Amino acid sequence: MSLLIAIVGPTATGKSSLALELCQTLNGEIVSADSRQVYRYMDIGTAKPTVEEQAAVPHHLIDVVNPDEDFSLAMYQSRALEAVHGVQRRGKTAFLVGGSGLYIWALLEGWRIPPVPPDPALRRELEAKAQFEGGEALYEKLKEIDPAAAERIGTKNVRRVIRALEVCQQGTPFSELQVKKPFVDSVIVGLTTDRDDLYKRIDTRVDSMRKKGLVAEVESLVARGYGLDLPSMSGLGYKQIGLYLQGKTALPTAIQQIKFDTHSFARHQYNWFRLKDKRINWFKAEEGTTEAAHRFVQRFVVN
RNA sequence: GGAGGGGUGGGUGAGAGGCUAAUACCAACAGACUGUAAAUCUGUCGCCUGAAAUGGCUACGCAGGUUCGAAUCCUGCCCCCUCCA
Repeated sequence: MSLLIAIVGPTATGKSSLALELCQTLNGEIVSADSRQVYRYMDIGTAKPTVEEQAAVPHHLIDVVNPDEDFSLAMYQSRALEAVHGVQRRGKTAFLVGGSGLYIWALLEGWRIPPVPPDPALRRELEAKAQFEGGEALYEKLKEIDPAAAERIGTKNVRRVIRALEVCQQGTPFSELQVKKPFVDSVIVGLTTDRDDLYKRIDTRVDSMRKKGLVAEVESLVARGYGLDLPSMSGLGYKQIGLYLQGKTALPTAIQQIKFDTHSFARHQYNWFRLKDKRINWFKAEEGTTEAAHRFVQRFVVN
């Protein structure tokens, strides 16, 4: 059986198109690792593969929930794992492709996510507490029951303090539940490019999203009743265009903001995918990369 | 030609004699991350040295001056903007 082939790296380096070509020649299917392409109707802003591309090669973990539904790392992990196993059972090669570092590593490293589902009532209560008494109040509470977790999270990160408290409520400290044990063997390919080039690629892509109708896409989401306060609408592009539609910014400002925020996102992605990480086999995103990557990947594929 | 306003670190823009290598925001750079993750949070950000504390150097258009001390006050020059002719 073929190894799971992961294709990672920052946005706009051509992961999807590389994956598409490799799948066609190596009899593969794509399991997306993109925290935004899971939402239906969010196509342009998430640079989702087109219907033609999805018809050419089977894609999984795309369009799995509506924009007003909850989605989470745990949901991603179990569904993606299921998809990978499904592809392999069919005797094909699974390609895990995407830029969401958390999702990628949770799958590749086999994180055993604490089986404590979100408790909305508790979260609301703690959020209110943080609002009135300040984040420190929650932090102190966490420090008492799980000092190790508190130490790592810090006073200010209310969202993560709340999740830690939520997990601790079940009895075992959060910090003791963070176990890694791989589910599948894998090979990781990374696509990278120079900072300047990366920013240029991003800017070009954002401009093309605008031309393809990003504004209309956000308008139609709002018209369907998906409010701008939904987590799904906090993604790059949607958030800024949302502000424009509310009259809070001009369109050119919003577009520029998307570019800047996407630069920042790409930088953030390098925190998950480090150039010095020995597990990742890096390729420069440029002419001829597909051939080189193909030659590399082929060794791990059994047909 | 006349009258006003203004030139501050990569950008916007505060500061109106010492507390200022200079608020804030943006950009940029680095980092954390186990059920919201394209989220949330942290650090750096004039130059040299250093792990850091420190130390040294150069800085608020340019050139002088006043002062123990100037981005801040004075003089001259250059440039920009607005209004009047």
